[in-house]
Amino acid sequence: MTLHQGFPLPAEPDADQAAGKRRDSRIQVRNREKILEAATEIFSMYGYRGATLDQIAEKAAMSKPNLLYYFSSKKELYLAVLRDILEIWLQPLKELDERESPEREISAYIDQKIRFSQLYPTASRVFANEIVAGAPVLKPVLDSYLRDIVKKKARVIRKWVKRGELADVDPYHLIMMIWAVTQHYADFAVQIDSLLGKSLDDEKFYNQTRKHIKRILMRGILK
Amino acid sequence: MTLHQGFPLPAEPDADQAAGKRRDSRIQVRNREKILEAATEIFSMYGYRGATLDQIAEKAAMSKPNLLYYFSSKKELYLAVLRDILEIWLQPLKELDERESPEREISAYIDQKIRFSQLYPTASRVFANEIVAGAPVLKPVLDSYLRDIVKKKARVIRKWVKRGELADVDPYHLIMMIWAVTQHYADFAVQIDSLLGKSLDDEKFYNQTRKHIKRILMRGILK
DNA sequence: CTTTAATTTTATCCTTTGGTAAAATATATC
DNA sequence: GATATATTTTACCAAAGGATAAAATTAAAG
Repeated sequence: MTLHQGFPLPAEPDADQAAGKRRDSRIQVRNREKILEAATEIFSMYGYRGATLDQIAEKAAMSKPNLLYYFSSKKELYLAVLRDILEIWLQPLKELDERESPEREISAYIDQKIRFSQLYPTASRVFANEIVAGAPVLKPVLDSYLRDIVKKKARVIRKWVKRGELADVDPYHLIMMIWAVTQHYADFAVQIDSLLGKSLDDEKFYNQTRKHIKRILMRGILK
Repeated sequence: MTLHQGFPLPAEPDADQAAGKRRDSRIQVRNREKILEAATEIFSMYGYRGATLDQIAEKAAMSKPNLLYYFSSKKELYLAVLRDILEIWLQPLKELDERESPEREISAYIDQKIRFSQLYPTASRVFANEIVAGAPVLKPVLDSYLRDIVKKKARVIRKWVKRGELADVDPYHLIMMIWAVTQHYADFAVQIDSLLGKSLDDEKFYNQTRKHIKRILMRGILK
C-alpha cells in the first residue's frame, strides 16, 4: 500500500546481463519502451494510485497479463518510469560550472530546463504528481542524491555572489525559482492552453516563453 | 468515469434554503466541514481517482455510509472541495487595481499568493493535482471564468507598461510566473523540506521566501 | 524441420471500492 | 415523554483492479 522503499538510483547498469541472463531481444526492447511510454502518460494524468494497469495496457496496445510479463507489478513499472525521468531531470543541474560566468551558466540552465518541459511534458507531470503527492517513492532520493547535488550547486552560486558577479540572492531560492517557472509550463500546460491557446510545442511560443523567463530572472539576479 | 461536467461557479448561494429545505443543523455544518477537510487532504495526496472514500471517511472519523449521507457521491465531494478552493484561489487576482502603482499592486498580489500557499498548502495541492491531471473538472472554468479575469488583468498590466511604470513584460507570462513561483512552495513542499528542512509554516522561512521572490521578481519587472 | 525458449492469450482469483438498503439510534419538536 | 425527523451503523453488492496459472502461440537455435 505505502509504496515506500529503497529506490535504486542511478539505474543499475545491466546487472542482469552480467549474471548471464538472456536479455533485450528486439521485441523485448520495443515492448518495454511501448509500455513505459504508455505508463508515463497514464501516470501523468492519474498519479500512481489513480492509474490502472488496464488503461496502461490498452494504451500500449497489449493485454494486461502481457504487460505484466514485462513489468511484474504496477509498482515496478512506476519505479521504472520514475527512474527514467529522474535521469534526465537531474542532468542539467550537474553541469553548472563555477568557472564560467553566472550569466552564461544560469542562462544555459534555464534553457535546458525549459527544453525539458517542451520535450517531456508528460514526464514532468509524472514527477510533479509524485512530489505533490508527498514523494512517497522519491523521498529517499530527494533526501540524499538531490540534496547533495543542490548543496554543491548552491555553493557555486554563492561563489558567484561573493565574486560580485551576481546580486545577493539566496542560492536555494534561486534554484527553486528556476524549477518552479520552467516546470510550470509543462505541469500546468492545460491552464496555459486555456488562457493563451498556446503550448510549448509551438516553437514561436516556446521561444517567447524562454526569452521572457530569462529576461525577468536574469534582470532580477545579475548585478 | 470521465467526470467532466458543468461546474457551478460561483457557488450557488443557498438555493436549497430558498426552496424551503431544512439545512445546516449544528451537526450538519460540523460534519460537512470535517469531511471537506479530510477530503482535501486525501485528494491532495492521491488525486481524484487515487483517493478512496474509505480513506477520507477514516480521516474524518466516520463510517463511509455516513460520509455518503453528507455528500452523495465521490464526485460531488470532489466538486465541493474544488469549489471551496477556487473561491480563495481566484480572489486576489481580482483585486489588481490599475489606479494604484504596479509596484504596490504586484507586490501585494505576490504577498497574497504566498500567503495562500502558507495557509492552505493542501488545497493548493488539490488544485495542482487537478490541473496536472489535465483539469478534467475545472477545464470549463479555466476556459471561461479564469480566462476572463486574466484577460482583464493582463490589460491592467499592459496599461502600466504603456505608462512606463513597468518594464516591457508580457502580462500573461508575468502572471504565470507569479503563480508558478508562489504555488511551488505549497505544491512542492516535500521537495523543499528535503532540500532545506524548512516549510512556510516556519514564519522566518516564510518571510525570507516572500522577500526573496519579491526582490527578484520586482527587480526583474520594474523600470 | 525440430526442438527449445520466449511471448501472448484465456480464464480466474481475491481484494478493494463506490455505492445502497434497511435497521438502529439519537435529536428535536410538541 | 411521545412522535417525527435526522443521523449513524450494519450488512451487503456489483464492478474494477492487481495479480497468477496454465494453455496456446510465436520466434529462435541447431
